[in-house]
Amino acid sequence: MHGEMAPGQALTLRGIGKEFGVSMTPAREAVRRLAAEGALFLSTSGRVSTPELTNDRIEELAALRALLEVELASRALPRAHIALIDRLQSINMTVAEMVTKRDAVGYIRSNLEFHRTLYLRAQAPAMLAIAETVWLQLGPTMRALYGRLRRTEPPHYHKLIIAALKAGDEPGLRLAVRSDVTQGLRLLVS
Amino acid sequence: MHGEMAPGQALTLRGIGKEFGVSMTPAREAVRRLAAEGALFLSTSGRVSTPELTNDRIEELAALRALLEVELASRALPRAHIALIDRLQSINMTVAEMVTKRDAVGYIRSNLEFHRTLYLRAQAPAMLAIAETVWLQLGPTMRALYGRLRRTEPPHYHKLIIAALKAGDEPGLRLAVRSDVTQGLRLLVS
DNA sequence: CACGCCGTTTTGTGATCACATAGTCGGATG
DNA sequence: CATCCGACTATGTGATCACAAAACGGCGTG
Repeated sequence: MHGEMAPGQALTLRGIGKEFGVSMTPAREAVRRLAAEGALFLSTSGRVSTPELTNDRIEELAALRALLEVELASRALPRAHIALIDRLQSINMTVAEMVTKRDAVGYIRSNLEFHRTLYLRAQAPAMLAIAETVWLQLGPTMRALYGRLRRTEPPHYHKLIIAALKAGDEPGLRLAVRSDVTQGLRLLVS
Repeated sequence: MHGEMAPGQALTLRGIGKEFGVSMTPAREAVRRLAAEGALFLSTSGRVSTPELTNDRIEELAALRALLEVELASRALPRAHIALIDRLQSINMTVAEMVTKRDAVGYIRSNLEFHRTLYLRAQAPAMLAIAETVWLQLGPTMRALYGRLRRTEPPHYHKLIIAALKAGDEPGLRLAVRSDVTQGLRLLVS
């Protein structure tokens, strides 16, 4: 999810088991679960690797993010009090820090934490879970993107999101979230 | 997915294995995968059962269905030619037949086939996959609903969907799909 | 030098087992 | 008669193993 693995990276059950000090059995279960969520790709012969997404798939996942996260943000809006907004601003500082440090994994992690913190207020666990599986699918690919980007701007749309939350501006919030989610992934389609 | 199992029905790995003539290992993998998709519930002690959904969860899943399926239908619309519409009408006759036969499982199965046939045209596999995991989560609960219903009406909204497809009427299609998806599940919230 | 073939190694699959724990049923006690 | 306790059973977990198939590498051949 955080882009620690490159797209197409191969994994073996024995390797995973050794890495975490367990046998093949728990490694297999974890792999199957992640594959069920689309986070890992299982070849026809059972080989495991992170997925290499096509442009079509990336666009589709971006559309899904927009669809789900706009709804989540909208549901969170009436419950977003000042303590939450403060917390979002604090996380946003970490995001900006990661950008200046050119830390791709740290950037993705803190960026997703920003979104998750907001969406948790939506009281919609099933929806949030699905959004997270989408993040999971995009993880390796997002890393490949942000690693390529030379020029990295501070999280502009995050500020718009916070402003819309403060103002209780639902249309503005929806637009800001959609833009934030779509922006980065638009660059990804090469 | 088709409501063949009641909500809260318990399962055992050994029982599943025996039922399908395999050992515990493949049964475990299947269960873990379905649990990852939300189709099965794993208690803290690892016990397996179908989920018993709360009203809040049902409402959330209904909202998800509306969100996803409206989008899928909308994407399918420009590609919906006459052959597809014919096929939908044919499936719809099966749906009506199941209604008159009071066959809950057959109704759910053919109803979902109607939706899936339409959404396949959307060329959005990730979105369709997510919609299907939502169906999976609702399966046992839907059965409980349709089993309770005495008065069963023919699929009114399906006809609206077909009419909107024929007319190329996107707003009408979106409304019809949303209504169709929401209608049944509204009754479910007791 | 490139291509293909064959033997070796790696890897996933499914079965089985020992173990710990949770669930269950029965009996004893108040 | 209800409740609680204890033994027994059922169940999931993780490890290990044998096997088959796929991937890999080196060798020989054209």
